[in-house]
Amino acid sequence: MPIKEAVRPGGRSARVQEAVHQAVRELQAVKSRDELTVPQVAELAGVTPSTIYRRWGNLAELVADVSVERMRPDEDPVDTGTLAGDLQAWGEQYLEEMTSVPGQRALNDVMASADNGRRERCCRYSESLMATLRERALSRGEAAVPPLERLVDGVVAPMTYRLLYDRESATAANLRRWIVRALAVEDAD
Amino acid sequence: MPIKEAVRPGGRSARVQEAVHQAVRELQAVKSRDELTVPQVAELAGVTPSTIYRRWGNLAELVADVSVERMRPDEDPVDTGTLAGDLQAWGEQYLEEMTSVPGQRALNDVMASADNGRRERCCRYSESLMATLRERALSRGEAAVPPLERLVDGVVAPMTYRLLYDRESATAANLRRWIVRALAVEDAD
DNA sequence: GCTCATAAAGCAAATATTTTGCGTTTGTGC
DNA sequence: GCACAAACGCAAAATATTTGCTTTATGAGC
Repeated sequence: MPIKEAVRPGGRSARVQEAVHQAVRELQAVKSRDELTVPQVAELAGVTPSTIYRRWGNLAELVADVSVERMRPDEDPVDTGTLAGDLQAWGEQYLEEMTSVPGQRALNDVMASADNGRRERCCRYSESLMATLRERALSRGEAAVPPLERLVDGVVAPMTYRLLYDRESATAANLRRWIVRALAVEDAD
Repeated sequence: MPIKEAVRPGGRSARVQEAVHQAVRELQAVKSRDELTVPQVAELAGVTPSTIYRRWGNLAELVADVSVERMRPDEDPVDTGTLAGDLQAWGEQYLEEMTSVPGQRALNDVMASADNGRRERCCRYSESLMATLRERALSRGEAAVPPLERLVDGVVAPMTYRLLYDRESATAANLRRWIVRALAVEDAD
């Protein structure tokens, strides 16, 4: 049984959704963001524009929807044997993904959505990933595993901040510093 | 000599820009984001829609432009006598501003801009503010003033992350923790 | 399996918007 | 002052969006 969305899992509805998403992905590969239009997507997907407008509201929400999908982690994070290593491995891959041209566009599209539920969903991906790595470290018996919150504030937040505002500094070297610092701090408050 | 933008500082151009910005602000106070339209703004500002389209491209860029202005710090940060105090005071005010309804909208509008120069400009405000507070602390002779980069990663980044993705946790209490941690860490890398 | 109720899609006309070409106004540099 | 070019106004044309109504297909109850 495939993973389903909340739109009447059944038949036509799901088919339309898939066709529209697919059409967006194909067009995005060829056209820049502001050449993309709803009527174009509709034609390629073989649906009427009004279908798209009624379901997604406008182009911004549609592309945001597609981009959130794109950002969902598809594979389990690699196990390097240490929390620091896992964080670095995941982070480097994430940075590479998000500094790429399509990655940057996906990020922009998600941020442009008026529905902040979408943005939240997207950041939950990173947070639950942190939780996974943390559990893994605990079950290995690693010492000094920081609380989840510290991983989020110490690693995910700076990374995200750089990706959004200043991607020149979204580098693997900086990532290493964030990790070291997050794992080094012993106590506070 | 007032601060000028890069649009032919002179007369008409500047007047039009001001009229349009003003019209956007007035309409935003009354209408929700997706009731706002370019023709409406144009009428209230007393200009033709084509003027707006040619100058800003579309509504998203226009409202982003207005919002960046709105986010420019207008007054000097208060001096509390310590770096920690200054950070807390500034941060609390910033959080309050940005969790308010108009603040959230401004944030969204800026993030929705396709021009990431705009986003960058907006984050430079915070960074240069950090630099100011840091200089102030140094000239007071405070011990253990962390490098600018650590203030950005340790305080601004988590705050921004929370504001964007999970504003429930954008609180003064968390802010305090970020500050304590940023100032406490002695070394890394 | 069959029927019914209903959510979602199609279609097309009505609106609203965005784009564009061209003439006019208005700062800016000489 | 004068000439040049940038920015604006206007209006027609091209697009995109909304909306009312019809048709189709799914899921529930029998």
